[in-house]
Amino acid sequence: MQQYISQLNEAQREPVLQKDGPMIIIAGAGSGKTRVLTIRIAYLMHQGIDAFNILSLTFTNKAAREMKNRISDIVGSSEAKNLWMGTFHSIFARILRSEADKLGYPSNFTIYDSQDSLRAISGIIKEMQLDRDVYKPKQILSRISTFKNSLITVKAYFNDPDLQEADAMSKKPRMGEIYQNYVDRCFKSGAMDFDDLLLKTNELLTRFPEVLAKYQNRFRYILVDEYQDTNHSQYLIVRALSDKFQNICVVGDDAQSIYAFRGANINNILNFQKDYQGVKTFRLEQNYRSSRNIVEAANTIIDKNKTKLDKVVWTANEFGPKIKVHRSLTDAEEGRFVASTIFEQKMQNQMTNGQFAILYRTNAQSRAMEDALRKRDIPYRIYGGLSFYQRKEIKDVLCYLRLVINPKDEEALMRVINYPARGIGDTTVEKLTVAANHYKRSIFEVMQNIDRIDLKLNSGTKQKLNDFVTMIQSFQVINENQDAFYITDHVSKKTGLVQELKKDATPEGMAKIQNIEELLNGIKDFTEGQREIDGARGSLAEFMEDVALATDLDKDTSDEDRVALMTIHLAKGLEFPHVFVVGMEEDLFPSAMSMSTRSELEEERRLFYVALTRAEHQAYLTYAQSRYRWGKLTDSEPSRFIEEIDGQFLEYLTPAESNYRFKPMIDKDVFGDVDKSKLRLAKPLSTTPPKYITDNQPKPEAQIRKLKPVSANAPSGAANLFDNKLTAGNIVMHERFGRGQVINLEGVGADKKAEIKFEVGGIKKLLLRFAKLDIIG
DNA sequence: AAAGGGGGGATTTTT
DNA sequence: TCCCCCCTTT
Repeated sequence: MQQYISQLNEAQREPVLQKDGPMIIIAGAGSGKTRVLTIRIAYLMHQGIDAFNILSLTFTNKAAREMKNRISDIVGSSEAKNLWMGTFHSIFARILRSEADKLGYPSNFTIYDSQDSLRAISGIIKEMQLDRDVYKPKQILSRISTFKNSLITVKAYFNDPDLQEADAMSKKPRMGEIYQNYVDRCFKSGAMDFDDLLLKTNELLTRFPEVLAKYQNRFRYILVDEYQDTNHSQYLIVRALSDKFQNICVVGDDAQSIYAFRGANINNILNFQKDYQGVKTFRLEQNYRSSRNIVEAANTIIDKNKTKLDKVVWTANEFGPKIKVHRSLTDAEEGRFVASTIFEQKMQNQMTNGQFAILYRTNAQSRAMEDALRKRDIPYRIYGGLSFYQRKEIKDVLCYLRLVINPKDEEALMRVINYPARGIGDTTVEKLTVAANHYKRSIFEVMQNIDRIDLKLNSGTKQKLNDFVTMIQSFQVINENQDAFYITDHVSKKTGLVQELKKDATPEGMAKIQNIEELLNGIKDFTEGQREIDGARGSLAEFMEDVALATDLDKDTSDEDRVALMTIHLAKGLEFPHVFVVGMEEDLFPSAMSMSTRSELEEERRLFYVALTRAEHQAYLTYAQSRYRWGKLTDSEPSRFIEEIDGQFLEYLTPAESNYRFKPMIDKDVFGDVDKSKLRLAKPLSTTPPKYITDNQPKPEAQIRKLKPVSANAPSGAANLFDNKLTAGNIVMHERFGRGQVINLEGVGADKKAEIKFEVGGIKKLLLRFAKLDIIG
């Protein structure tokens, strides 16, 4: 143990040795906070604290797992496995399962992910016959989420005239009813959404003092990582649990608080000293991760924020290269810059793919990057976005499994009751829903009793309903004795899901089947892993317990060498030698939706701080002057954040903007999705396309479009000569597409196009001014 | 009841 | 550009 402690610097050692009482560690980026937390926990155990008495809350499951592994290395795995370590959501889901009966929930309650919640809300709005344009499901859901995270129950809502008035003012007078219906519907389904996991924990601890006492006594030492991103609900749980022993250690960095949009309250960390008596404060300010240039540049950014704790991050590392700033004309070109830079760096400095990360503000930006990387044959992995477990085909399987565990789960039932199609249509489902509401039973219960209630269903439909019930029940029987892998494999076959997918022979369809195979492999791993755990048998219930809480970050098992692509939010806590922060543009980063208030802008700035401090050695900031946004080419200005960095830390790779300012030469409404970078550089009628285009080998179609005219009276070349000669029926030869026959001609003058059916590659429309065609017959 | 086509909306971030 | 929902047709 001593050797681990002696490896720490002074500032790190102090909080490790501070055993009791409330304490806060303000940890700058890259200051070794995970290390401090790990060693602190190990040291607590070394001093005789039972692992059962330590609760450690992290921000992601992955962080928990990694920390647990590191602790195992120090104290041995048999000791470490008893630690309570995980996210708020997963830890309290576990506690709620064992205490569920007190709240009237089954212990096998379902956890609704945001998709489920949204569908439930949409359904309610439809049932209430409200206007979906006024009551936008997404908005409603996020409002309900805000309520729950602030512990505003339905009852509290109706006791608060201000809230009701606010909703009435925004033309949503029935907000409260929707909230009520949503809560009822979840309860009836035996389901909790993400926010419920925290809200119900609070309810449990408040309403049942003996339960509170039990967990207070159990968790004598509590550690909370990323405390700056806790919300009010989480804050109250921590307060309640730590109240008796006051051995609470929170770790965080106010400069890295980036989740206010989902209710995180930065004041939790700013005010921690006031919440407990005799708080000891520790600061970790030495950065071990990044070069001096990056650390100091990041400091100049965060200095712009007013709301912050007193802290100066510094480093003893070497200066390193300056931050490189690159401007490009389009998002596609930005992608090419990133890809070719990675390519060159790998060549020149023997770097691996895994040493690069591409970070962006929005998931939609990944596409341009993916395209560019693919063309360079650089392997990559995208994190986040639509997670694996939310893909349609996976979700379908999971919903059948959810029904096996909890047949009251209405969202699951609605999703699969007629998929694959089995003749149970909207009308029937409608009748079932009405009956369920009438009898105050779940839809599944109504279906079980379908022969005893008169719903004016014809016998064929009744038979289909009975078949469905029988099928689910047969799964339940099998589930009693078999493990999660067996039942999942069985379900995916017996429900016809796999056969359904096999009908689709497209690459997308094949990918779906592969995804299901991947799911099965994952479950196989899980069941085998569970066998090693005491008392677990790898059952479906064990697997389903927290799939809703699993993210892609958690199933990152492959150790393949790939470039990482992810949002900045997802990158928090990670580090890479080379980091590209792309899309450094106004309205994108900072986001157009986060510039109305100072605090929103400050959060964006913290987000930028997080992005930059992920880099160990080299950071790149790139921006494009125009990019595709919702399908349209839009112009953009460089992000203010670039200017906010002291110029001494930057190296501009592209000439100053004023010399190069691109003036659109064409009306983009007329030419649609014209790629400006090509327009500027393309010599319209050169015999070969510009070199970089051939390098990248775009699809033929794409190239045609990219070579559209610079102006309506562009110089004409050989192709132009065909204007009048070419007629439908001609056999022509094209440089790239080969032999084909003209089917049709349309347009006049410069816009004249020929529709040509090529022997290879099908029918294409070519602008005659550009198409290099030889008439051969 | 099923399937396919048309129209409208979306993009800020996630446990 | 893509995805989802609704409406139409069969």
